[in-house]
Amino acid sequence: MTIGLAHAELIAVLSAVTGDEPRVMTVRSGDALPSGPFELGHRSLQAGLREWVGDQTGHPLGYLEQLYTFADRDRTHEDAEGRTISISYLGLVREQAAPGAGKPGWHGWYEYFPWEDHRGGTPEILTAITGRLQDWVAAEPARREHRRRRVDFAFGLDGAAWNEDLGLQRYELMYEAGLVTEAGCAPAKSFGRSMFADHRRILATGIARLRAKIKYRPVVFELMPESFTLSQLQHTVEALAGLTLHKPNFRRLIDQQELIEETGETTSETGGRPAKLFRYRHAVLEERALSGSKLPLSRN
Amino acid sequence: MTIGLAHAELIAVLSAVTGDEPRVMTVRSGDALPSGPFELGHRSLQAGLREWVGDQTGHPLGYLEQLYTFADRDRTHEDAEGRTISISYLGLVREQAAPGAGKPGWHGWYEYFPWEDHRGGTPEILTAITGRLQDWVAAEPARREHRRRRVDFAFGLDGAAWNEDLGLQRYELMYEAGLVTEAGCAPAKSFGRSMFADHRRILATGIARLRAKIKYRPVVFELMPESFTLSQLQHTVEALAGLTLHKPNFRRLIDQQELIEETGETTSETGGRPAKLFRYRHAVLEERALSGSKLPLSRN
DNA sequence: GCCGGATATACTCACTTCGAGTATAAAAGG
DNA sequence: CCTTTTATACTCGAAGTGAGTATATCCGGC
Repeated sequence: MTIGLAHAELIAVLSAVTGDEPRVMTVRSGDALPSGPFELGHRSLQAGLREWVGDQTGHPLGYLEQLYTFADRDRTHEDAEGRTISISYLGLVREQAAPGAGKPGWHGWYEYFPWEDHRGGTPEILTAITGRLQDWVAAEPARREHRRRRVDFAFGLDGAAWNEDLGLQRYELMYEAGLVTEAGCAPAKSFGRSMFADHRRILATGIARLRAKIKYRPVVFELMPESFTLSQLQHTVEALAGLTLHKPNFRRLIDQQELIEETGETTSETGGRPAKLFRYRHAVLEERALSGSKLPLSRN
Repeated sequence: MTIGLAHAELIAVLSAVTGDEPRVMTVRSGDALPSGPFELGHRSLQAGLREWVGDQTGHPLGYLEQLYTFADRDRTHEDAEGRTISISYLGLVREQAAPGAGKPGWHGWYEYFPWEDHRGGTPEILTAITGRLQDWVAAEPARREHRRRRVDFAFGLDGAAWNEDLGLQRYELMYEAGLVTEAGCAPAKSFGRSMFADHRRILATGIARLRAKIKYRPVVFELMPESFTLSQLQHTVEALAGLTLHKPNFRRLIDQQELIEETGETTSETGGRPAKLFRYRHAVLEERALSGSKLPLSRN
């Protein structure tokens, strides 16, 4: 009897922000997320992943959070002994790691999701995507209304505002509509760089989770160097959210939370007036909820 | 080679609200959460759980969401073949199910977490708990500051406000401090009814997740009958949050969201002036995020 | 040495949200 | 008929939030 027996696999979405660009650690030249079997020797899932990441990259893993567990039958690596259960994690590292034993590479988020970066205004690729989605909406009269509402909501059409947190819903809609190669779409007609199996979907899950999390928990600081300027902090948040923020309001928000303190030093590497350097106040609790912490959006 | 091989188990936190009291489905006379092996024949994890719940209770499962996956070595059911991976789910059912094949029973949340119900004001048991926690804080001088901050934050002490979402953090602190029998505490000195293995921790995870979720997604309606009064809706939310809400503001909030519509009928079963009956507008998207949807709290 | 460009920092204002309080309407029961 | 009870409706002020404007300090060029 092999009832309930299965292979256990860990998949990691490891992110860093370098040069105002959010990146993810990949293997196979950017075609897959790093993954490995969950071995018996590990103390727990988290410990197993931390150990494994430490071997792959020299850098320690700061924040680590479980994302989701998949076990659909159509997943790969299935064999006679059972099926594979994949447990995915989101991890944040402070800077781009040097290539380790497994030669991991770092690739920008928006290679895989070019429609998610709205820092330079609405990306042109979105018009092509929403056009193709309109065809999909119209294709099946019975579900048309439902599909229309889902598309409008996820992509901020018909009066709805663009919501950066809905990256997963957007990818899933595009998958359903057959706009990505993972869904069998021809490469010429697809959008964004694809990945092995469902790895791009897992990456979308991680991005969406992180975008939601930075609004109510101080996880951004896991991606920042020891000391930083307020502009650097803002650019990091903007890179993650794929949006530009209103500078005075961003500073007011950071002030109110009392999450950072001045180091006393300044840097003039930024071009204009020297900027004060700040550091994260490690005294504040990790668990601390940020009250009223929506992102100070700007409409431009 | 058995690397990566493990037993897969599903654990469910199934909740309903009956008579203004939140309940959870249990087995073993309330000592454990329902669980079962993940069988090969299941299409996916969700499908496996839905099928299994359908067999146990006659009622269909409305909302279903993954909670967390555990695989710590100190978990039970370990044997030579591998270790157990437990995937926990949160499910909402519309009303208390009749006993099925497995004779499941329903027990009130606050049997297990009596300190979490603040509808009748701050429960007296909390003073005993925080007193014992102060001892634990003082016990180890080196970690005193850190522990003090964690306790103050989780339990709303020293100026901090009580936050109903922090139920899991509160239980984990009590576990660390040895105030629950699961941590080896003597029953006479422990708080709340205990459960098998780590099931009470999983229940705390489910409660915390649901309390957080009702603020930004319309999941409450999964627990309501087809038509209901505004007071019934409010009492259900209050039961889940363990808090009393400000009636006029609650109604204003519901109005703004446009989630419900009048059925045109009224009921006079409530005692005083007849109340209008409402129904949930199924037209609105499940995915719809409620903008600015904090709970209208009242201080009394 | 002065000036303009660039970046950093600081202040103000109007609109909305949200907690809280008060007032009116409609039933049941003595 | 009046009281009790519950439902429904309106008002007010403090705080939060989006948006715009003003001042400070450095660099480089002329």
